Amino acid sequence: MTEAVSRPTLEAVAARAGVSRATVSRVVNGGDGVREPLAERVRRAVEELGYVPNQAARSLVTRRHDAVAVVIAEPESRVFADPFFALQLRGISKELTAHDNQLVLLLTEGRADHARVARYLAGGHVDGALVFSLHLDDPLPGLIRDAGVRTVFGGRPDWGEASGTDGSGRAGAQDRGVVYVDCDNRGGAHTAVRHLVDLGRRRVAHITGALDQTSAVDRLDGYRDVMADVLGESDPRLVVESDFTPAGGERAMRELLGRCPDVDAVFAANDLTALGALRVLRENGRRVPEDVAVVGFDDMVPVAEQTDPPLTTVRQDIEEMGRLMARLLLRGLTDGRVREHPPAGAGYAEGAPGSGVILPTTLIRRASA
Amino acid sequence: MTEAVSRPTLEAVAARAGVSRATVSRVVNGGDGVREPLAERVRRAVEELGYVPNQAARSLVTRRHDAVAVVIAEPESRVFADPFFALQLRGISKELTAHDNQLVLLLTEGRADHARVARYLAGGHVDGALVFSLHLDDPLPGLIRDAGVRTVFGGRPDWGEASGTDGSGRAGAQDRGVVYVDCDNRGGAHTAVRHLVDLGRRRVAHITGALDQTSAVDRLDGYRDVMADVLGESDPRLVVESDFTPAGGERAMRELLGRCPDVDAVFAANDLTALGALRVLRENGRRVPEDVAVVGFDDMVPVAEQTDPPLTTVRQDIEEMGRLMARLLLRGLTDGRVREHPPAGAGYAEGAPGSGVILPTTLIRRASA
DNA sequence: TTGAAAGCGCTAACAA
DNA sequence: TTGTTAGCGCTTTCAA
Repeated sequence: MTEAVSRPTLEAVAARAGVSRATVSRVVNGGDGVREPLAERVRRAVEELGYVPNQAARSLVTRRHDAVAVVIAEPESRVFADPFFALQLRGISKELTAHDNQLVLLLTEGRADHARVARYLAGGHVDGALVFSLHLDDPLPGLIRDAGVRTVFGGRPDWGEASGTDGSGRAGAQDRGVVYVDCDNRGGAHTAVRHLVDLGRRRVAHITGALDQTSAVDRLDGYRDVMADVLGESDPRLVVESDFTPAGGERAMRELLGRCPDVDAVFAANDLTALGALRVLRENGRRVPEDVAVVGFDDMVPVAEQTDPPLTTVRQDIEEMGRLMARLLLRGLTDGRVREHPPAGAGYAEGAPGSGVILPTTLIRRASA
Repeated sequence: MTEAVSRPTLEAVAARAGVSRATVSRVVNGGDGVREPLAERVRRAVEELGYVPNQAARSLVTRRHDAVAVVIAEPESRVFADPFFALQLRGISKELTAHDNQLVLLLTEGRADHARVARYLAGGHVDGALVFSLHLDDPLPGLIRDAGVRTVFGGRPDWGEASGTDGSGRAGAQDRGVVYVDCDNRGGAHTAVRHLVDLGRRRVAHITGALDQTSAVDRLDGYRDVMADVLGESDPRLVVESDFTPAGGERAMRELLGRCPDVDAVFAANDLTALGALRVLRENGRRVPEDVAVVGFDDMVPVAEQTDPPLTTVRQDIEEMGRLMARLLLRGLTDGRVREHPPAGAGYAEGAPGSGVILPTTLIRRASA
């Protein structure tokens, strides 16, 4: 068996360049304070030997890993049925790459995996974590905070402040130092429903998302805002609970047609739901948008553009959300004076303790409303 | 500013338990050869202190990382337009998790990222890599092999042996030691087309995928196999090149209807393509399956079940492919006598040098054919 | 500006 | 069975 060729070390480079290890280290890490001719000699040696620093050795002393964990709780396979996370991942990846950080992906399938993830994060393998907390009762966010890892959440966690206007939520000691990125679910819903109302529709229904997710709750709130505004009070039968899936959308639409045959518009919690609703409307001979106008949410382009008719929907920039999450985390990592185990209650970054960043949404008009 | 609380070390645990570091290390790593009462004392100390091993220190000496890179080249955004990779990632994640390995995700956007990825892999940060090589001219696979990292490919790389029956391909020194997992693209296509022929169709067209990917080429080959078999020679006008997207499917279908108005069946390279084709057929008043039967490939359930009519398609178990890739890599890692820089030409695992694992496909009959 | 030397926390010979 | 000891490859004072 051929001898395993071991990678060149700092030592080897130093020997080749005729300098000390310290000097090589300096050059490799930016090269400040090394005279040019020497630095050049070192660089050549690095090149010739194909030297790549051993990250483990480096981490051992610096306590940095240049790696960030992305935690995606995936109790339902729905998560992967739409390209939502893929897009977000792409945004995250771009940003991390630009800052020479690696992306460690932690997918969880259920409770059993929570402990594993918590242990991993507590183990100090990564400099921080980006966490998608999908469900209101998810214990993961809590576990992660206890692990003392710098974290940015994707989507408003349920123990964050209440969405939008009212500040009544059970916000307390809990949400200090919590950072999250979300789109303006409530505002987007508001725009969508407002659009339907402006079209002259008065029997505007809402098919909700899974109400154990803040995004669904916030969209419902946005719907209610407008209905209360415009019509004084909204008919509760116009709201049907669903789950963000096409099948759920179908079911809800059927129920809706049964309950309120006079419905003249539907705001669906997302595009997939709208897809199901459109199908049922067609089955029942309702024309879209003439008889019933439909608006979705997300602007999953491959879906929204392909429906019949093409879907009017609320666009959110998913990739940008990912990017932003990464940027916030990285910034926090750099700013932080104390890198690990931040003292309880320590703010995230000056000026933004416990803050959420909300990205805007835009209405994309196509043919369905 | 509160003092940063540093994590307890082996040393601390040893002190607390009143034993040596070596003993603690033994217990932490399986506990062989430590008498029970002592081991118990150590375990309690670990528990009390909340000790978690420092992976960097461990890697430094063991040269293992318990981490695997997943490289996804993503020159086109199409990659994320369907849930293909998400599913594969899930399978990979499950398998890695089961073996206590972490998943480091490397997404590449183009040439610029190749060097970065190659450097990372060569840097010995991970024990192995799972690589999705999408395009025939992709330099990445070559770079990765040069990096001397144990690798399993997802999808047959173009320098692997030719698919299926004929062995004429330009296989050479290149493909020694190459391991990949793929589904039986050629066989699946064969089944699909055979099914159409058995239905009595004779003017069976094929809308190809992007022909710079082996999967598209193999499916085309499968189509040709049957056509040659059944009809002696196939009409080349029945083959239209496309790109795996719905829009591409539409375009291709239009061209096809123009060229061969008598077409009575279509085998689309994937479900998304079939989706586009169905739409154009409907626009043109062709009934499916009465006038034109349609078969897809992939069985992306959310797509195939929602088409009108529901799509008959060739199913491949995408998640299982991911699982299998991970399993093969992990096995190779364990078997390998030489962990890093395997000598050039060294087989992967005994009995499977340069081998590909092909997963079976099944025809899922729905209404479209 | 450069080098010498002391670890970072852990594993793995080797001794006892 | 347990402990002692020598590094793994790197960064970082501290002296020169």
